Parts: sequence; structure tokens; C-alpha cells
Amino acid sequence: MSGQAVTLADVALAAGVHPSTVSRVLSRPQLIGEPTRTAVHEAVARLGYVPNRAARQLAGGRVGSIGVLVPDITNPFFAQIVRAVQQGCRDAGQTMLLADTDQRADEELSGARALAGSVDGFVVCSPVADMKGWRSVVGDTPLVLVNRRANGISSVALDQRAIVELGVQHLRDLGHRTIGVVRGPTAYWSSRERDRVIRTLDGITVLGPVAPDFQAGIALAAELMASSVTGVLAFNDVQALGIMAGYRAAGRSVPHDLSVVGSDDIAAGAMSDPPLTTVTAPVQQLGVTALQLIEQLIAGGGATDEVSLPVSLTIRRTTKAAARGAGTHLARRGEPQ
Amino acid sequence: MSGQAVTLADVALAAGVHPSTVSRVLSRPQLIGEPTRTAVHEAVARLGYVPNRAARQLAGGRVGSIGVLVPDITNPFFAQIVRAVQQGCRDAGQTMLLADTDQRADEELSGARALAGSVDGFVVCSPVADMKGWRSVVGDTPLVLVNRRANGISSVALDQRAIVELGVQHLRDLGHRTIGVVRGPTAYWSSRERDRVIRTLDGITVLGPVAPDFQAGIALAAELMASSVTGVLAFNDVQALGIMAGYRAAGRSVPHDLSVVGSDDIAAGAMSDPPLTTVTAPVQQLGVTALQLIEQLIAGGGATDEVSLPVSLTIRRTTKAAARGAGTHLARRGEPQ
DNA sequence: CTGAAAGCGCTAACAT
DNA sequence: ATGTTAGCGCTTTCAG
Repeated sequence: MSGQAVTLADVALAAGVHPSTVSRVLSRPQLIGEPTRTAVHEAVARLGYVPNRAARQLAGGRVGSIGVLVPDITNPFFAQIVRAVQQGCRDAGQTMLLADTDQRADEELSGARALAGSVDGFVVCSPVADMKGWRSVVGDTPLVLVNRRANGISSVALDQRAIVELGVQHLRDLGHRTIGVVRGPTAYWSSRERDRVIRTLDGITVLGPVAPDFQAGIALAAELMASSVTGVLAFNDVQALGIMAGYRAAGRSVPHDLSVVGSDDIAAGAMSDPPLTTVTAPVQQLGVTALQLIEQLIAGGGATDEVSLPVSLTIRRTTKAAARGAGTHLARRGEPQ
Repeated sequence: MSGQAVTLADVALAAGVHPSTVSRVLSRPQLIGEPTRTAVHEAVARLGYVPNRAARQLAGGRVGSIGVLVPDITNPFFAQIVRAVQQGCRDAGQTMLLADTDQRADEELSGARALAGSVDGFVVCSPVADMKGWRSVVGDTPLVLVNRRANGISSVALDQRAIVELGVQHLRDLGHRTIGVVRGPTAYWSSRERDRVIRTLDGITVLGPVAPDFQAGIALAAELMASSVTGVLAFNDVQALGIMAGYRAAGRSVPHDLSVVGSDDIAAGAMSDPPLTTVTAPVQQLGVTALQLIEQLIAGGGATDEVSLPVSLTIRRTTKAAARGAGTHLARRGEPQ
């Protein structure tokens, strides 16, 4: 019947103490004497009391929930992060409010605005809105960025330099001379970051920017086929899968006609045919770390922290040794210097 | 600076009216005169007022948020539903609280308990806990079930009969005589429902129950290869993809050695090689309908409603005509009657 | 260590 | 059509 009926007052009555005492037992147990404390706990358990979070919040305490924003929950990469965060929340007795921002800066900000005041803190994945906007929206609510870096704000991000270097080096080790690297949307920090790395590398054919989705990957395949590139590092796995599909559709084959390296290591990559060679991201970790950071911030241990997570190469079957001498002189032609 | 500072009272002051008037303008505008209404709106906009949801809830009004529970957000099927619901929420100015239940009955209930009282209603996807538990947890908070049916509770579900029949019929049309149908976890309503349908069909080889994931699909492949089955309807796409991977790993090929039909039509299915033939579910619709139902319930238009959504067959490349005569007599042996 | 009292910001009867 | 008056359930001073 009653989904929400027993109140703190009920518990107090049952335990024979004052409501404020019950409140204290629940928030700062160490301030309360052993006997009363157990009595209260017993009453709580017996009545099945669940604190009313609205009241708790209104009274100025913690809300007990954190807001998570993602560009696209349908993207396995973000889904996994969300899952990790949610599990952490559960273990910490928190609840998670999720908003999908559709990768739009305005949705990001308005989503955050709607949640501000209902959450203890924000975990924001790959935000595209500018940080000025963010600061003004969240005020002094703790904020943690995932896969984006910004001055004075705590964040967890993947080591973008390592992603590019690992992918390119693997291709080089296989003897590829004309290596393509696909740029992602410039709205992403990760993308801009990779661009900086790419610039430091020699003999790279830069492609894109290309949207990090399947369709865009397919479209990119044609461009790739017309080029002298024999090995490519995609912006992410989904895009890599698209490239493969494009090749297949054109009667070409991966890795025979093109070696492909993805990035992220989503489940679908391991399931593809051939299974995708990729730069594996510690996605779980990303979520867990974000949660740790935000908890820490909420607790007041307010040092802002920028953590970078290492990635690793997972070699499957979409990369193979370059045909002997293939592409070598074309490389010189296609990519002077 | 201020993430949450202007209150309703501030607005009232600015607009030169009483707080309750502001409240009314925001909740039931039609009760307020045109001039005051615009004045208030103007003040709201000017001050950048955002209602405090905790206070709103505590005062007994709408919370403005709905709770969504899913077994596994990492599953694209659920991710898509969540996305649809979230978009709907956004358009309706609601916010969505999401909990991932890890497909465990206890998590389902405790998740709901934590959210009860913080949401206007629940949308619960493929719940496994018994309805008695649910009722006691949610009390009279509106509740909508997705892909599960229960007496007296509103729900949206896929037409499970059609899923089975469409899949099996397609296989039959291709000349397959020994057709396997994979059962899902019995905790799922959809699974139990399909079982009932399967029982009404003749000449079906029933497999499983098998978990609806990739690994389980791979494991199932061995069993399938040892059987006389030439065409199979998997419980869902991910499982189907697993079966394909198992065949590939064993040097066998789909559809040459086995025709495979999936169910759901997740993105990864269209990206696989060969692309997966599947029974397509209107996933978007599932989410949208769920949201409509819950809104309707919240608004008090409280008729419980059980809507069933049609599915359709999407033929891609994992099914082909059976080898002439293949499996015919084996079918008789394998599945008497 | 534990009562008592005062709101948090809002909505909902009830007045007028 | 708008002002008045009470709280919603909890945390937090402040006393004792």
C-alpha cells in the first residue's frame, strides 16, 4: 500500500526519542550514545523507514544524488561509464540522475540547469559547451569532467597521446608506411587533443574531421579506398566498424586491403568479423574514478585533480603486415615531408 | 557564482505579487489573469528563476521527474528505450532518474524504494521481481511496465507471439524443416510468453534457456552444430551475434551452415558481417509509449492500459534457403510430433 | 548527549 | 482573480 509513509517522526515515536535525535543517528552517529543509537536503528529497521530525500535536501543537508550528463547513452562507451557510476552510486547509497544531451551544448547547459540544486554534484561526460557556461550554471556545485580537461576543474580523461601513438606505432610495426589517422568532431576535447598529437607525428595522412558514427565510417571508406593509405586509426570503434562495412560493401576486405585500428574497445568490436584491433580504454575505471572525484569534492576534500588514465593496445584481426613495399612511394607522394 | 539562489519569493517581490500567485502562474496558468501572468513570466525570465524541486515535491506537488529502471543500460535495446524516454522527458520539462538493476530482483526493488517519493512515476523495463513486491514498494505511485505484462498495471510490450511466428515462418519459407528456437531466461516475462507460443508450434527444436548475451550465444553454437537444426531464431540480437561468432570460430559459416534470425534489431546487428536478419522491434516507440502512459497516469487519467506493439521482419544476410531436402528426416527424429 | 524550535522553498486549501 | 495561512519531512542551531 504505502510506498512512502513512515516518517522520521514515526521512528522517533517508536524509539521513544526526539525526532532530532533520530536525525542525528542517521547523519552523524558518532554524536549519539550507544544505547539510543541501537534503539533508533532497531526502530528504523522495524518500520522500514526510508528518509525523504526532498525534505532532507530542503533542510539543507545532502541530497544524496549526483547528476550525470552524457552526449549519447546509446553509445556503448558512455553506457558503460554510466553503468560504472551507477553501481558506485548504489554502493554509496546515492542515486543517479541521468540526462542525455544529444551532444548539443544548449542541451548540456539546460540539462544541468534543471538538475542544479537537485544534486550534490555533476559528472559530465565529454561536454562540448564552453566552460564559462558550465561554471555559471553549476555555480559552486562540485563538478567532474570525463574526457575533457579544463583549468581548475577536476577531471578524468584518457591519455589521448597514447591512443594515437599506440595505434600509429602498431601500424608502423606492421610495416605500413602510409598511415591515416581520422580526426573526430572538433567540439570534443579528446579530438582537439589528438590533433595536437598528430601534428607532432611525421608521415601521417590526416583524415576528417569525421563524425564518430557508423554511417560516417562507411562514407569515409570510399575516401580511404581512393587514397594510398594502407592502415588507419579511426576516431573510435563505431567509426572503425563503419569503415569495415564500407570496404565490405565495395567488395574489398579488411585487413587485406586496409588495416584498421579502432579506439575504445566496445563490445561490438570484439563481436565483429574480423574482430577489431583497437586501443582499449579502461571505461569502467573512467566511471569509477569520476565518482571518486566527485565524492571527494562533495565531502569537501576540495583539491581539484586531473587524472589521466592509460590505454592499451588490443590486437585482434583487423590489422596485418603491409604488403611488401606497398604504399611506400605513394606515401611520399601523398604526404610530403 | 550562484547555481541556485533566486526563489519564488524573489520573483513575487520583483513582480509585485504574492508568492502563491507566482506558484499558480507556474503550475496552472489558466487560473491567472493575463496581465499578472505576463508580469510574472517576465520576472521569472529576468531573474533566471529555477524552481526548487525539493521544495516543490515536499509541498506535495508534482516532482517533475520520473524514475526509469533498466536491467542493463549497456544493452543497446534498453539504451535506446532510455534515450527515447529521456527525450520525451526533456520535451515535457521533466527530468529522468535512472537506475540500472543489474537484472536482479533485489536491486530492482531497492532501487525503486530509493526513488519512491522522489519521482512522479516509474517506468520499469523488463522487471524480474514479482509484482507483489513492486506494488508494495511503489504504493500508489504510477507505474508503467515495459516488456512485461501484469494484471491491473499499465504496460507496453512487444508482440511476443509475432516475434516467434515471424522468425519461424521466415525460416520455413526458406525451406528449413528443422528449426530451432532459443528460449531466454525464464525470469523474463517476454521469455515465458514466447515459451507459450513455441508450445503451439509443431516441429520446433527448443533450445535453452540460454542467457541473452554474446558468450552464451557462442556456447550455444556448439550445441547447434551437433544438432540437425538448419535455421534458428535466437532470443535476441546479441545472442544471435554470439552464435555467429561461435560458428565462425569453428570454421563454419552463417548463413551457409546455419540460418540465423535475431530479435530486437540493435545497431550492431546491421553492422555485423553478414548483416543480421532479425525481427525488428519499434524500440523508440516502446519508450515513447511508456512515457505517454506514465504521463497519463500521473495526470490522473488513470485507466490502466496494456498496449502491444507490432514487430516486423528485417531480412538481411544471415538467412538463406535451406539446402534441398536438408534436415528433413532428421527433423522428424529430433522432434517427434 | 539529547530536547526544543525554527525554518528550507514551495503548494494547496481556504479566504476575500 | 489574487492574498492568507499552514504545513510537507527533515536538519540545525540553540539550550539544557
